[in-house]
Amino acid sequence: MKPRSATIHDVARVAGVSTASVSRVVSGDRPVQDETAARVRAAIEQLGYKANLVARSLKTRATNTIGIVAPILASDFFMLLAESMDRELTANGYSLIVCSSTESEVEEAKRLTLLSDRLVDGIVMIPTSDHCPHVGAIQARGIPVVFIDRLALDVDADAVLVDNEGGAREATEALIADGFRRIGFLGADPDVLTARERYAGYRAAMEGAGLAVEDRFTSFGKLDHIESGYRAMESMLAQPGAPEAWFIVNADNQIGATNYLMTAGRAHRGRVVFASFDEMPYSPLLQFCRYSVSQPIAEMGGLAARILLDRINRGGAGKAEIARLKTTLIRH
Amino acid sequence: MKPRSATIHDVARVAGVSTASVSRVVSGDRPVQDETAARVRAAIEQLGYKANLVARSLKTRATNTIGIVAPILASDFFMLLAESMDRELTANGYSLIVCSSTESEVEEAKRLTLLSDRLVDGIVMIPTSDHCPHVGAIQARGIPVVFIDRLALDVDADAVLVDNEGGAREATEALIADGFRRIGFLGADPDVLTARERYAGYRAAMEGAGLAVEDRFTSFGKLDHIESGYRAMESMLAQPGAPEAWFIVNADNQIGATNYLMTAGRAHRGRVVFASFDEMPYSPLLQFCRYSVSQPIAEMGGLAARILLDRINRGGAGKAEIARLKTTLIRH
DNA sequence: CTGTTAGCGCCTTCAG
DNA sequence: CTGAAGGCGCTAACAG
Repeated sequence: MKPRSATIHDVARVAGVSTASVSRVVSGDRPVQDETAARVRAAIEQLGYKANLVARSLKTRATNTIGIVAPILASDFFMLLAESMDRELTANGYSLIVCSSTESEVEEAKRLTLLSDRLVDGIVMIPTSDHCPHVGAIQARGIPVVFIDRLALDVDADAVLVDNEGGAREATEALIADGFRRIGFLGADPDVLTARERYAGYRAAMEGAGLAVEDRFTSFGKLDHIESGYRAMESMLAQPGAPEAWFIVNADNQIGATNYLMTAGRAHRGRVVFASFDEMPYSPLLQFCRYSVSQPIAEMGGLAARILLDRINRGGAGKAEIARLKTTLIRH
Repeated sequence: MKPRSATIHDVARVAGVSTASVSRVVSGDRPVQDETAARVRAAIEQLGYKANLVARSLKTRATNTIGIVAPILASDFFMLLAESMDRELTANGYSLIVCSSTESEVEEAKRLTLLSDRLVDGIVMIPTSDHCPHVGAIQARGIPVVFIDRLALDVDADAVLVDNEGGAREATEALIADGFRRIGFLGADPDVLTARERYAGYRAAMEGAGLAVEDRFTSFGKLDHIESGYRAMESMLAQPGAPEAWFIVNADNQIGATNYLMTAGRAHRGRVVFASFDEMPYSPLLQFCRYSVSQPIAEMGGLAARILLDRINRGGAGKAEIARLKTTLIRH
C-alpha cells in the first residue's frame, strides 16, 4: 500500500554515478557532462524517480509554499484573490495553503503560528481587525508577511490596498450629482480601517457638497456579514424620514440590504437607490444598486504575490511598501 | 534575517536530557517521568522551541496536508467547499493546499503530480471532465483521492455527489405543477456527468407528465461560464416560439441568463421563469428564478474530508464508496 | 566535471 | 523510564 518510491541513491546506483551528479541533473544547477546526464535521465525514467520535496526542503530551508489567511473563505472577494494568487504562485513554483481565521483574533493567531510551524516561505493575510500583535513574532522568525485589503496598524509590513476613500467619495458624488441631497451610510464597521476610510470618503463628498451627514442614518455593523446588512437596512428604514439614497460599505452588506427590500421590507421598494463598494458577477442583476465601486481584485492578488516573492528572494530586506490601487466607478 | 531557531538538540542540552526524551515529551507518545518532562517543558519555553514539521514529515512520511484541485477557484461552490473542508481538516491537524486546474486536463494532471510530489496525505478533486487517466498514478503512489461534485468514469475512488437527477426532476415538476407545459433546458454540458444527470432528471419529469422535450430548446455549453449562460439564453430566446419556463443547470449559467434578460434581452422580461440548480446568498435577489435546487455544500465538504481522513488512517484499505446527498427545493 | 562526506532536525528501535 | 545511534532523502561544500 505504501510503495516506498525510488530515491536518489537508487538512481545513482542504476546510472552508475554518485548521488551528487543525480542531484545536479535534477536541479540543473551545475554543469554535467552530456553523456552522464543522459544515463541519469534514463535511470530516472526507468525507475520513475520523483524527488522527495520534503527532504529537499529540510536541506534547503525553503518549502516553496505560501500561506494565506482570511476571515472568511466563502466570500467573493477572497475567492477572486485566491484565484489570482494561485495563478501567480503556481507560475513561480509555489503552492498556496489557505486558512480561515473565522473572524477571530485568537484563531487568526493560531493559523499564523501553524503556517510558520509549517515553514511557509511567506504569508498573505487579510487581518480580522486593526490589531495583529502576533504578526511580529512571525516576521521575527524570518517569514515575510503582506497585508491585503486591510491594514494592521501596529505592524510594519508590505500591504496592497485600494483607494477606499477616493472610491467612496466618487460614488457618493455620483449620487449627489443625480440630485440626492440626503444619503445614508450602511456598514461603518469601526474596527476595520478599510471601513473607516470608506466612511471618510463618503463624509468628504457630503461635506464638499455642503450636505449634512445625519448620524441617525449611519449604521454600524460587521463588514463580512450579510445578516448585518439586512438588520441595518431594516432598522434604518424603520425610522421616520429615512433617506432614499444609501452608500453601502461592501458586497455582503449590499446583499443583506437588498434581501431586506426583496422580502420583509418590500414596502420601501421603488424609492431606494444604492451606491455600493464591490462589483461582482451578479452585481448588475441586483435591484436598487445604481453605482458600484469596482476593486481590481485580480491585480491586488497578483501584486501581493509578486511583492511577497520579491521579498523572499531578497531575503526579506528593504523597507515596507504600501500599494494603493485605484477603484473604478460603474454605473448600472 | 534568518534566525536559525532552536532544535531538539538545543532543548535536550538545556534540559540535560537526551533528544529522545524531548521528542517523547513533545509528541506525548510514550511515558516520561514527571520531573524530566517538567525540565524539558521549561527548556522548550525558555528557548521558544518549535518542532520542525518538515523534518518530522521526512521521518514519519506524513505531511498532514491535503490537496484540493478544482477547475475554478473563483466560484461560490468551490469556496463554500473549501471553507467546510478547512474547518474539518484544521480540527484534525491538517492543512489545505489549493490548486486550480483552470478547466484544462493538462493542467489538472500537472497539479495532481505537483501535489503528489509534495507528498500530500490525500487529495480531493472536482474533475474537469469525465476522464482522469492520471489519477490512477496518484493512487498507485499510495495517495487516496476523493472526488466531489463530479465523477470520473475511469477511476475507482471515493466520491461525494448529490442526487442530481432527483433534484432536477423535483424542480422541473414544480414548474409543471405551476402550469407550464413547455420548459427548456439551459446548459446541458455533455462532457460532465453531473450535467448529464441533471438533464436526465429534467427529461424524466417532462416525460412523466407526458410533455415533449424540444431539442430546439435544449442548449449545450460550459458548466462554469457565466458567458455561456448569457449566450445560450440569447440564442434560445431569439428563436420563434421559445418557452417561458426554463430549467438552468447551475448558478453560473443562471447568472449569465439573468444578465441577458437584464440588458440586451430586456424585451423578454416579464414572461420568463426559471428553476435553477444551486442556491447562493444572492439567489433570492435574482429575478425570474422561482425555484432553486440547494446543494448541501458544507456537508459535502465535511464528508469528503472525513472520508479522506478515514482512508488515510486505515492506510488506504477498503473499497470505494460513493455518497449521494439529497438536495432541497427552495421556492422564492 | 565528478565523487565523497557531512549534515538538515526529527523519530525510533534497541540497549541499558 | 531513559540514552545512544542510525537513518529518512536530499544538497552543498570540498576535494579530486
